[in-house]
Amino acid sequence: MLSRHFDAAATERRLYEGWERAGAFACDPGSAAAPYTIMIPPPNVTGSLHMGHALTFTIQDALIRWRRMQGRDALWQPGTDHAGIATQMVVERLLGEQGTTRAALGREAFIARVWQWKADSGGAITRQLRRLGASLDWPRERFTMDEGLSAAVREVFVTLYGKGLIYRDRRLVNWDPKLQTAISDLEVESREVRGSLWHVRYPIEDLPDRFIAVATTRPETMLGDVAVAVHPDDARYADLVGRRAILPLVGRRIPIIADPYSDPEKGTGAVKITPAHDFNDFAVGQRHGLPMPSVLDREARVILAEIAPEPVAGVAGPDFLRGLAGQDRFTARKNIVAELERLGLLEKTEAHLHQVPHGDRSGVPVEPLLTTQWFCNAAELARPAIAAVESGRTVFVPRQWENTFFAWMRAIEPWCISRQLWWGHRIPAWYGPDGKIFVARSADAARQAAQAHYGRETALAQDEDVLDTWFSSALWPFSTLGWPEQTRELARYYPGDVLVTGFDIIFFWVARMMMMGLHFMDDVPFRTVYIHGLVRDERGQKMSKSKGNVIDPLELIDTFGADALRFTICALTGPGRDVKLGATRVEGYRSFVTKIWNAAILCERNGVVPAPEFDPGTARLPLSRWILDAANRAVAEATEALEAYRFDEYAGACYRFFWNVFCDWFLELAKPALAAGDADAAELRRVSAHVLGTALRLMHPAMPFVTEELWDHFGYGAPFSLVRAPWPQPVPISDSGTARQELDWLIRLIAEIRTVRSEMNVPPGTLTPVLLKDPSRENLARAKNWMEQIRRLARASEVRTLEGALPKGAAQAVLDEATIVLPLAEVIDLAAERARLARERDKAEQEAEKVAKKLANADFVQRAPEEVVEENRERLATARQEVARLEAALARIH
RNA sequence: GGGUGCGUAGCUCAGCGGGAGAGCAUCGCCUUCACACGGCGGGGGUCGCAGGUUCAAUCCCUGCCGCACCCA
Repeated sequence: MLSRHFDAAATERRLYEGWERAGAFACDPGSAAAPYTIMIPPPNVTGSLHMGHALTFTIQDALIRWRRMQGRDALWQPGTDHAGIATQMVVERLLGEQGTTRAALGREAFIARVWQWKADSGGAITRQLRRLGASLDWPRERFTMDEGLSAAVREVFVTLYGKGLIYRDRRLVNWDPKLQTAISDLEVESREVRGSLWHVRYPIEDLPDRFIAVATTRPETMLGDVAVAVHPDDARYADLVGRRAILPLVGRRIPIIADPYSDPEKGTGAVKITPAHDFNDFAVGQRHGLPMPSVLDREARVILAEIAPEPVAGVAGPDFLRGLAGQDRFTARKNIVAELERLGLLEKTEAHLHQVPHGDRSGVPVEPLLTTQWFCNAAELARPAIAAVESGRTVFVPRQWENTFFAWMRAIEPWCISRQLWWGHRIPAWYGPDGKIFVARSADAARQAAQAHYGRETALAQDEDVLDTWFSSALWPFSTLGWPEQTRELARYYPGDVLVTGFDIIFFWVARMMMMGLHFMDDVPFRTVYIHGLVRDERGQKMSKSKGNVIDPLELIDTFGADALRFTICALTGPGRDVKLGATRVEGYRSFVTKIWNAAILCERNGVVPAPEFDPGTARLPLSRWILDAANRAVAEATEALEAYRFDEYAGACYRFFWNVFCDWFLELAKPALAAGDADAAELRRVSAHVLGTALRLMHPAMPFVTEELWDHFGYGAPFSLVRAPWPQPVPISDSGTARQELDWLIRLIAEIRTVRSEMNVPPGTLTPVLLKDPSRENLARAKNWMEQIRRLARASEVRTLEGALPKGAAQAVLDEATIVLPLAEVIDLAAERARLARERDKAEQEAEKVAKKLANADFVQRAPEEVVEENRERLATARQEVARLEAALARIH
């Protein structure tokens, strides 16, 4: 016996353990079935499950479970990435609590400590994914720092270096002064900051009274100014171009140049050029062959080593400058502004709201810095990736994201892949005493290369830096399958079928995996990229800790069950839409889980048991054929929805079929027959079992737990077997059209009677005869056949034709050719009934008029397609008949 | 400034050339033997605004207004 309530928590734990123990999620590389692969975008090893994860992994799980049921050899590859910066920060924080530091520990001990941390508390998310019901192939779990994946990283690095696609260069990079490492463009986020725009006067050489005012938000960088730029067309400054300005505080003479980068509309129209500390200025500096002195160090403190002060009375003095050395950039800014003011060189200060690049991990402003780093020639690697999307080898869903992909890929900058961290893949480059670089797959190989080069054993020093985490993540679609070994998994599961991710990750994931996959596997890493929205709170706000509107998916699972959360996510996931999710939504869909459970209880109590030998095609009762046909359509709808990545429609199809068709009508209509226990009951039990089994399979991808629990309990299959039960297929049902017409009529009849009763305020306890005036023979026969159901569902005492005149005080409703008459002399309010019928008649009349007007238009009749015209003619006829019958009903009232 | 998406019932959204829909909320009735996490019924919308194309526009086109996000 099913218990009265579904115990989600206990069921989820038991079933998941059972599935995992049974290896239910395992792929089968030896199978003859067509493979279906989803590579998990590996979450950070430091991460814990948030709503965004819940969304993306619910979708992935729904897809993989569905395809697995379709008989595909499904691989959902699990794992995590090593999250260089994030993990190092976590462990450093722990070290801090223990009163020690990374530096005190030394590199080797620190890395050992990180591995220890991973063993103790890393990968919490993999446990949390299990709570969500995610059917990942756990024994195949990988980690980007695994030996195999690390070998892949070295192989890729060495190969690309050999082809010149990885190289060392001295360039301006985004430097995070807090974390003391370079970061990529994508790890930088703009934040709006309330700052100031300082207008500073630069005296002009040889023109004692002239100044050029530059506007800057970063006066501390002026020490490194090498020019002042004005727009070539800017008449205000035309006479100054070619002259030199005297850089305040420093005294250096710097040229005034014409460059279109300077925007005449902005600030003063003149900008200071500091190539070593600003990306735009860097480009200007390159165009004009300017020097590029750095004036900030790796901690963003002032350094003077690269500039040469030239004292100028009243403009630049050496003492002030000396005092700045070693000052933090913000302190230096304050002091510089004060000094400029003292010298009378500060023209004005404007409040200024502007976008300032910040490190996404550290939260501090990024400092563009000239350093030597390793770069990957992304532009070159991007070319085939762009072509693959252009030619449709990889398709984005929804399609419009391809534009985002193209825009970024076509303007891609060199990818800075080195990081000044300890945790990560150490760059496989070694340096000889003369700086000669040996890039090799191992220290041994490097040593041999050095020996060959120098002609003797030579000591080498390995590059201290590690690679960007995304460098290894980019290889995930093939490195997890054993590459560079040519494994059977690699041959079988690459390329993957679909990558599921949010649009915020198109550049991180999609772009880089496309580049690497195409280069090393000569094929795209996935054929489809499904881009979903972001999870927001109920009011549409982005969830964030600072706003305090973060919802914990694990709490939702605790409260409402994983099925409710998953179904909610599916139901709310339309194409290109963010998912606005709150606890009340999940609570609402939990009702659906409960409904399923209760319907199952009803089935069980009515002796519904699986009958595998039952052939639905042999069903004889109209009710059977009707529900089997409806199930067919639900199967088709749900399948089409999943094929189109329409999770909202998939959920909707399941919901409507199970609740509004199976529960509301089929089970209610079947009750009398089931209770009677005759031959009809026997058929309806088997049909119920068939349809329930179909529904459980259909809903399993969205709600794995409650469906598996019922599947097992009813004995549709062995325990834990729903995971691999075949996806339902429509079954041939003979003459389904007739059954559909009959049941549609019955449902409309019952609904009409209910409406009239409700509108006339007939107490539910009052049973009334249902009299049919002028029914067709067919409908009269139907009414007789369904007498018992009509009695129960429409509170009827009897159903028969109306002979003779209308009884006194009767309510009426029109149903096709017939008029339904409810004798209600005791309770009826004649005036109210008249008003009600008049309202109905007016409605029908309006409809008739609207259609008539359309048909009166000669253009319409002439130019619209024939079937549309015909449809409207029919509609008009129907409406007119209804008006006539309602008029007649009104006339009959007494 | 450039780009993308969105403005349809109180809320969240579907529909996207020919009869305005769903879920939730709301209102009324009902503790009827699976389920009150329930049943039955009802009300509620000049489909952002203004033009245009068309026999026909919520749907296509243009402009405007408003909102969101991405990039600079």
